[in-house]
Amino acid sequence: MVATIERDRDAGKLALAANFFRALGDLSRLRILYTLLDGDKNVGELVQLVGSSQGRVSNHLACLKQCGFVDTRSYSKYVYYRLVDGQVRQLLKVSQQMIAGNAKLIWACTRVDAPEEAESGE
Amino acid sequence: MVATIERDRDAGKLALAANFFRALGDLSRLRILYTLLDGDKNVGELVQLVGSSQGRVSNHLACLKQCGFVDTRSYSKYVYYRLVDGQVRQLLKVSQQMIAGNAKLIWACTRVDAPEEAESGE
DNA sequence: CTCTCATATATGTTTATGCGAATATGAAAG
DNA sequence: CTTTCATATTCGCATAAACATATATGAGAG
Repeated sequence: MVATIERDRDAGKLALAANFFRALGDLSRLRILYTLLDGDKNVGELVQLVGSSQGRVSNHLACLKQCGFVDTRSYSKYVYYRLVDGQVRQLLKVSQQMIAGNAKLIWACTRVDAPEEAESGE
Repeated sequence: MVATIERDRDAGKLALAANFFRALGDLSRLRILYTLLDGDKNVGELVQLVGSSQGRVSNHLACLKQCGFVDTRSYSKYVYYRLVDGQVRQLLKVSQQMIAGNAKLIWACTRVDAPEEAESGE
């Protein structure tokens, strides 16, 4: 009952958090973020470094920008993307610790409903 | 940082991280985690508290358990789920700070490709 | 003004995944 | 052994989201 009240109150926050984590739950976007740890990059550079198409990278960048993970700066005809420092790095670091400790577990957690394909030798 | 080298080396880690965050990027699972902050709960209790079906909750719990967010303890014929302390709470806390600072942004970031349906009432 | 390069956006398709509903498993009780 | 209750698992479906491709926009250069 106690939790019931708080659950109701935090309903909005929880939905936000879900979106927030979902934005991080994509390999392409994670690649971009990690690449940007190295320093600012323009779209063309990112396209090369992460190995996705230009359109795709641009879309992911838009997502990351909207979510506040990165911001932009224009120089000549290039648009440079930059990591919004501090918290992003902190978050990635904390998560890396957990991930390191549960690597084999997380691999098996690709999706919720995974009836078939239990596992093989691999 | 020489991210280029590390990026290559961290290829596996990145995929792990993506799975990790994806597990958190779901409202139902987040509800479960937050409910468990209040203390251990068995499946039946969680079903009531989070308001999903038994099967669904069970599935999400399996996911969270595999990813190392929770573990289980059996008592009589009930199965109690418990938050794996420390890092989980820490992670949620860090993320909450970022979320609080970018709430309006994140709302717009529901998905990467969102051409249609700019917005309606809210 | 026109051309070009860098970036952004739109479209159609495919895959991933959350859900409801039905069913299976497993333990405790009678 | 059979029943019952708590939990786990499976199936089909609907939708979100990622991708490839094509195209539009916008700033500089000629």
